[in-house]
Amino acid sequence: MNKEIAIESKIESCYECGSKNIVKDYKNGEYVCSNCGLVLQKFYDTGKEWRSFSLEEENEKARAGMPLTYSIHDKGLATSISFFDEDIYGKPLKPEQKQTFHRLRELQKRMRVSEDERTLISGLIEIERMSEHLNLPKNARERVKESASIIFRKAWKEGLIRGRRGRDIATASLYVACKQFNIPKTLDELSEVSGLSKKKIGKTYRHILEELRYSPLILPISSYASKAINEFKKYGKIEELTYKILSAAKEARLSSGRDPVGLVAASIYIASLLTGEWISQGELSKKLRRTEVTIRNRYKEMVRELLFNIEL
DNA sequence: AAGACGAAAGTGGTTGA
DNA sequence: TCAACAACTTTCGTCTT
Repeated sequence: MNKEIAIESKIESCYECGSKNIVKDYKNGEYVCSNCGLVLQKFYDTGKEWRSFSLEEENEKARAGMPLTYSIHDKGLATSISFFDEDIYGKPLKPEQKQTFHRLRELQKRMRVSEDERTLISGLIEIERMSEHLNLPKNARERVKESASIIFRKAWKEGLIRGRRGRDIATASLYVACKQFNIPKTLDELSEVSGLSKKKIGKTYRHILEELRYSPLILPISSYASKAINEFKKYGKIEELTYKILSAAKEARLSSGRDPVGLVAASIYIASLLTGEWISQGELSKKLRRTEVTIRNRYKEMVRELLFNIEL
């Protein structure tokens, strides 16, 4: 599975800016300049299964020394002054705070940093802020953040931000990064931490995928399932059954084109009926943010098509 | 009263002429 | 660019426990 190999040759410094800080971006199989974000070389082909790396594998690689410096734009010189009038929770600042921040920002502007670089800096700061409030699993948070930062740098490098707000790109970068690590964050959740509409994030996300030539990022349905099961804190038999039902549904081709969360909700519902640890449609609907109607539709399909194939 | 059911109308995204 | 379409949502009346 580890396709890192062969074509590697030594790259001493970035062709563009001369920086010697060349790092491996494992998610995309590229050597990237950590200073300017230029992609220098691929080290394995990006086709097919690269996305299916498990979290465990990622852990292995991380321990092998993935640098943790992407999110700092320039050796820690960046001040943490957001370019938006908000506090770390994305709430608007009070007027007097606004003034203070305005003064600080003026100071920051006077440092010899180009307009372009400021966009980069504020984007990275935004990513930092948002990742802290996204409730990412502890063991993956840093790496998601790094990954998002890399994506943002690339987008910045390729001029994707022109004509767009930096924050749109920053948020979408985070979204991509979550998917790369198989962490099923919804547009709703991204919307909450960024204050942007789901529509905007989704659009920018698609734009990034296209422009940066990422393969479509489809998470395994089990990621959604484990997230949902955690919400209900129901483990053991019901959990096991849920997975069985889901894989049977997939087998029976009941899942294509369907919202994965709806499928998961229906599976949990059936599992809850079968195990006696009953969960109501209403509760599922509320916690998983799908309507009861959708849950019912999925559940009826499943009962009709495949329930009898599931061993209990 | 709470949960489940399903019809009907509405929404936002995709596809294909 | 527009119409048809699939998936999903909202709303609401009805039935069951």
